Amino acid sequence: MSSPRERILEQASILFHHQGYNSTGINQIISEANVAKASFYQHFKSKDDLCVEFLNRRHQYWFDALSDFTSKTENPKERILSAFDFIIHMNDRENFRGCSFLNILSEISKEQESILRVIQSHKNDLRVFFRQLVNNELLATHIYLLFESAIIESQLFESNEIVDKSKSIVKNII
Amino acid sequence: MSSPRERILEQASILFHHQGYNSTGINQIISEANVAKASFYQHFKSKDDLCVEFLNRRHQYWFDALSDFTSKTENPKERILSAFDFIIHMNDRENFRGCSFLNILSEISKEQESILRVIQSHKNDLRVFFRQLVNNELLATHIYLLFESAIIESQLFESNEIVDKSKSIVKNII
DNA sequence: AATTAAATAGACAGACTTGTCTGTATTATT
DNA sequence: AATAATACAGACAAGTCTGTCTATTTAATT
Repeated sequence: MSSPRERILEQASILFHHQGYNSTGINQIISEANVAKASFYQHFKSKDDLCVEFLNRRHQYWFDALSDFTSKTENPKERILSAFDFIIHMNDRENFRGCSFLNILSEISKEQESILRVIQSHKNDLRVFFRQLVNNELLATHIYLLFESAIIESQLFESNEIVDKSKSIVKNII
Repeated sequence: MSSPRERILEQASILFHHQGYNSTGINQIISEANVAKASFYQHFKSKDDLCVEFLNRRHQYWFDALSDFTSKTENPKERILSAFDFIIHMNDRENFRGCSFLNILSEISKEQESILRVIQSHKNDLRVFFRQLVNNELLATHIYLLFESAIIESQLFESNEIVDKSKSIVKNII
């Protein structure tokens, strides 16, 4: 069995992503991770601290998965379009739970700056991802915005229909 | 002074919008609305029930404000562009708190269906709003998606820069 | 084998949550 | 003026929350 710290992060990933941040308590996390509470506070100084760590991990995991998924083709335009297939892929895997970063954004207050910064930097990286594929500032932003709303709208309506629509819109503008 | 029910809804609007749904308790609402707890439960059978009522009100308020704001011009294309100015207007008024509907979407679970339905129907209406202005299904969706992400990204970065960018993107596609 | 480090269980504090309840006071209607 | 409806204050239940603490056990290192 993996280390307590690892088990905490694993369970937090599952629970934060499926139930939301505020609706998931430390007690549930440690109980399902089979870790004592004192051990939890040995590794994380607060719940917000765990949240930051979770988001950092999620960032790594998500970008690795995106890179993997989109690098099946060499053509930059094909890669952009496959990024939208990646949304569908993730929706299937995660039951339309949307973007962890945007979900948590809606839950935090202005005081939780350290969490906000991780979210901002994640989205910045996503924007850079598209910019590297189109080499045109405004077009990259355009695609980025459509990508973002494709995630959210598919979460809202629990359907990939809008992702396909976004994809064909993008096909027309690149 | 207005009725207890009215005062509850007023305070709930302010608090849900500024602190989020899960972070706002019944006790705070009734305390700031100067209403007894028994009175609260005479008008609303649960917190979720209040949430539905709040969203219905917000829907009305928000659409009235949008209609008002965009109807200063007759030209449909001008109206679409002014809808993006409306985002800036609301961001200024509400300190980049984003969309109440999408914020609450991130906070609820799959069980809270009545809340989800109100959110879905609000967004459907927004889509119809654009479709009435462009009379082209795919283009309307395109604008709708850019509008949605303009709200979210300006919330995330607490800046209207991305709204202006969205606006110029829309200018080029209509 | 002895020492140090890490993990355990779980009690506890203090504050919060939603929702129910009792009893009283105010207001509106007949 | 008497009745009925509404609102009031606030205790209470039963649970949640984060975070601290003690005391014990397991594991790793010297």
